[in-house]
Amino acid sequence: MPELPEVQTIVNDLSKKIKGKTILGVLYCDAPSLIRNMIFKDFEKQIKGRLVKKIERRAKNILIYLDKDEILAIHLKMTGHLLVISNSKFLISNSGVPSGRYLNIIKGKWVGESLPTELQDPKNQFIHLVFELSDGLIMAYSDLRKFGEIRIVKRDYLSSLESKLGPEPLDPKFDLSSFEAILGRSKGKIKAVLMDQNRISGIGNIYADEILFDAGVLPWKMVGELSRDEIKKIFNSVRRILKKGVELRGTSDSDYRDTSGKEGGFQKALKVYRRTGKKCHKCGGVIERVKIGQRSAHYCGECQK
DNA sequence: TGCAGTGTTGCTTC
DNA sequence: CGAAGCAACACTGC
Repeated sequence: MPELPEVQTIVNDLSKKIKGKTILGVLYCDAPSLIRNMIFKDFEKQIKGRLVKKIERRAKNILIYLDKDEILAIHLKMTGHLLVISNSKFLISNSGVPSGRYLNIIKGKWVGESLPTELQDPKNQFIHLVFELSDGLIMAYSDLRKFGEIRIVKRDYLSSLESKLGPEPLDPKFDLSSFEAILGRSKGKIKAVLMDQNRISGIGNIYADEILFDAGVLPWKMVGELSRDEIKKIFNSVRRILKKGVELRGTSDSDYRDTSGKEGGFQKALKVYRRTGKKCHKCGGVIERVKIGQRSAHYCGECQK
């Protein structure tokens, strides 16, 4: 899923919805192995009663700052997303016996009466962890493939993250010359470099393809072969496409949903990603697909050189 | 029916 | 050092 624009959308929404709330505890969990740095029992104990102070994004990580200088760090990997919904009309029960207006979870699926439309969306039916928050809210984690990673960490975790991550492409301090410097010490295919979190953070398969189409550069072009003009075009496209991704609230080509369970808008704006065999919107040619590394790369052979 | 393909990342191997 | 393969997991679509 979730690349920079999706994670940013989630973080923005969480800031509005859960900042200042208290995590009262865990209501449901059918995949305790999602908690990566302690056993689930300890996680349950430690998360109880914690205040949410602020929420930030670093690369594709969601950082929920708690009291006592600790952080609930969540990585959504391929198919994870967070849902924040009102608990005022629904009570959670995993007994499987609806009574009144209960919101039950059976094998990760919401069941019960009068489910809100968003929760009927099959992509929101992979619930593996549910928190009860203060002020009548619940926060649920949905993740079809269960690749996601959840931890309670101290500040030193951030510095170890930091040492593994390249700059934020939407940071105003990230300018053309810092991009040139990164490319200067990189080898290999431009698409692989754009997706390498050590060099630039936040770009994944969807946005890498869209950025390179926007810049008019073929994905397998070697970094050393790029002209100054091409580098400038790629730099501008990185910022333009990621900004547009955030504005449109991310890409729901597949599993991604926002914290209300709703789709983003960028899938309607995709020019090449997963459009193999379809017409290029720009030149009418056919979008093609090749493998770069282990991943699919989509491109237009006419518009990209 | 079966298998290739799917938005991520880190580890292993060559 | 870098590139490639693979594993974690579960579902969709050809």
